[in-house]
Amino acid sequence: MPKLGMEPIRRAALVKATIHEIGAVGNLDVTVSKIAKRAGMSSALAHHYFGGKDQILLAAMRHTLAVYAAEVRRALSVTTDHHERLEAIIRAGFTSSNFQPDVIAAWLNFYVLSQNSEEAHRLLRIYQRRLHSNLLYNLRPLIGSRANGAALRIGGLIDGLYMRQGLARDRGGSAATKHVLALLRAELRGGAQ
Amino acid sequence: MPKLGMEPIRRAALVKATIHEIGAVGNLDVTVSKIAKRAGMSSALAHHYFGGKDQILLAAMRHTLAVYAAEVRRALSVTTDHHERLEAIIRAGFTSSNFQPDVIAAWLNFYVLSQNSEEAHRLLRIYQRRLHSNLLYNLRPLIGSRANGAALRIGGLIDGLYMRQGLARDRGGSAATKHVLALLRAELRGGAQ
DNA sequence: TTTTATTGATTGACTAGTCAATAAAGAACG
DNA sequence: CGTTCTTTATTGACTAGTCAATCAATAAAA
Repeated sequence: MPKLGMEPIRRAALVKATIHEIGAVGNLDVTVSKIAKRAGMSSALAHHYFGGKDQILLAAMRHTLAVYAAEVRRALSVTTDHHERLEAIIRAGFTSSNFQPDVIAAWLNFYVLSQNSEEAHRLLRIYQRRLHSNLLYNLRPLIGSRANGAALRIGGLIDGLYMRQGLARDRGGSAATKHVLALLRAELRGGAQ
Repeated sequence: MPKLGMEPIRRAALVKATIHEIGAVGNLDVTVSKIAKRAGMSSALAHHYFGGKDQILLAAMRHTLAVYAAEVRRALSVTTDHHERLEAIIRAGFTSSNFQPDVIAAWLNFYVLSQNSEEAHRLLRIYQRRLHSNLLYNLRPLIGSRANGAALRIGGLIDGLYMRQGLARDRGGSAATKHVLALLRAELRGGAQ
């Protein structure tokens, strides 16, 4: 009973199921069949809409990045000065939508995927560049020429603590935010050089 | 023509080949056959010595961690005070033996493996705990109660920058050391509260 | 003759991707 | 309005390929 206009619904369901499946399995050896079953359809339909497994994974990655980007925009929208903006950027990475075990596991696996897939590599670079330039833009007025190094360190610490959270199976989370904010304070005080 | 005492030689060759193969393939979907071929033997022999693919991967992981641990020990052995020790620990992670593309790719994949394998998880925790306690032990005399947070941030930044290097395909490397040392300076100056 | 080293061949399981077939929703048409 | 045609949705069954693991067989050392 073909209800028309199913494509966007199916695609969204598959993307969501993919992230859950990666979280459940722990790596990218997820099967199209399992993803499709989790999304309530046959594997043939998944192939029909996405063409292949690679494209399903990339769609899941794009979605994850988009969720993160939206979170950052939302956090930035209520800020008024550079300092607030910096805190908002830092906090955005550790919100509940980005900090669930499934999502963290997916991120980690996207890093691995980027070693094989040119497109995944490109997407990850976009994320990193955007994070860097967001930080840089708001640090520059505060600490001038030291901004670039500071942005690199803050971005690196965000990634590092985020990844560590993927390893730690416990639920307790937001200590990470605290530590990146502490680094921000140190940088603003003239930490490096 | 069975020359006796081949076991340790074969095992070492397989471990080395595994790391190269992970670097070449980019993920843990390396096949036992390919690893064995790279190490100059049949896949049956690899199974004979290791029992299964999982154990080959774990052996490669143990080896990678052991190389890192040895590097740290070596660097620490020529230090005289806490500050030198801290610098040595930071530098050890970014030496050439740890900073080759194959090895970085392997580390990244071991993080993923640790989501499936209890043993991989255990090994990674040992690495992190040792890094943390090494840093903590040498920070405490210098900054007292702030040492724990500082150690977490420095460790997190090491991991973050190391992982980022896995993504960046260019060869240029040791900027990472510089940035972690800059964070160390900031922490010693009283960066975080 | 027992132990160690070694491999070619095979098995058994799994999986990405294809395809033909089914069915309903709308469009075109007289 | 009813009929035919096209498009969209959907799946079970199948293909072709891969790979981990096993095993029986070979051979040299002890």
